[in-house]
Amino acid sequence: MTAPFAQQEALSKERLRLWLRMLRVTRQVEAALRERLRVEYDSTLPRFDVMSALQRAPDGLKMNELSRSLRVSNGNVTGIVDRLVEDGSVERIAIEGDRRATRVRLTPAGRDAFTTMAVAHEGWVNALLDGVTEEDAHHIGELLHRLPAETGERQ
Amino acid sequence: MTAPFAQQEALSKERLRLWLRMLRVTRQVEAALRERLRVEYDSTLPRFDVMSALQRAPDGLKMNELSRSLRVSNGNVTGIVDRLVEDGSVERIAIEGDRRATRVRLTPAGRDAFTTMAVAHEGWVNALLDGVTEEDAHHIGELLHRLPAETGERQ
DNA sequence: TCTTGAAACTTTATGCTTGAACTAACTGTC
DNA sequence: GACAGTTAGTTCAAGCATAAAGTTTCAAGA
Repeated sequence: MTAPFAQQEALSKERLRLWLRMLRVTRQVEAALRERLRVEYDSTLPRFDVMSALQRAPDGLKMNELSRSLRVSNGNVTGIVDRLVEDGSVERIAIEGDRRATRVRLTPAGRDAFTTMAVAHEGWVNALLDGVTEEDAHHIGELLHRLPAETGERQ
Repeated sequence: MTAPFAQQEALSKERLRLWLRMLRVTRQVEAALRERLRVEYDSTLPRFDVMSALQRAPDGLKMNELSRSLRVSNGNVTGIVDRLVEDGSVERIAIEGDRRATRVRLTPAGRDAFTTMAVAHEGWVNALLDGVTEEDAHHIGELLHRLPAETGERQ
């Protein structure tokens, strides 16, 4: 038995409101983080994300794996990695047996830089989410975990 | 009395986890919405946002007000409005008494287009947030409302 | 071996986004 | 009226993001 129309309407509106609010908050937090990364480490969120993914893979990742794990397009990762290579945080390593692919790995300098940034990053997030208790975090985390619906590819 | 160190550490990690999850979900939902707008209406999320803001202001908004209400940079709005003007959804109107400023307003065509898209948009969000009950929405909405901390400029 | 198709990347065109520099116009105050 | 400072907007350079097209390499079957 489905809910009455009026009730579905109300739920739909409520979800829209929630979505807009989520969007506002994430954008605000993202903006704050981006600003800090820029000012304090002359870096960016996408660079940070790439380095973060690489840090968890001591042997590096293929471009492929990188873009899939970050859920961004292939071409996008090419550019970000280019810039990371340029400033020495990351290196491209040939894969023997497959000349199409390359492995991307943090350099020691890149690893150091990331470690520093990661500590700061956690502190910023912790401060920005000041109003969130451990219970809140758990509860919302649970809900978010099963969202969004129907997009498949849950990870 | 402050909480013990270990407990604060745990809370910090939990908040970081929550943030990463929020980021993942919003990006996923955003990507889905962007894709739909592109395929079905040959439009984009930023254009939609601008039109949405304008729709609530029958007399239009100054570029200034627009960028403040969307929380994006001035220069950014210039470009988006340029493109909206190009395809006839929006018009720039001189303000008498101040030749620096212009008022931006939806054209009738733009208003129609937006109405159509807005209905579809609500439907998409409703479907994407399928797992969210009205209580969930309320609860999370409440929490999000007081986030993020310390950034001032609440809305 | 040849060739067909897939896979791994890069390139390109377009658009969004920011911060910073710039132009033009307005608002005092002397 | 001149001018200093502010306000409104645009322009610019750089980077991020996507989709689509292109290149090189690999794998497998005829």
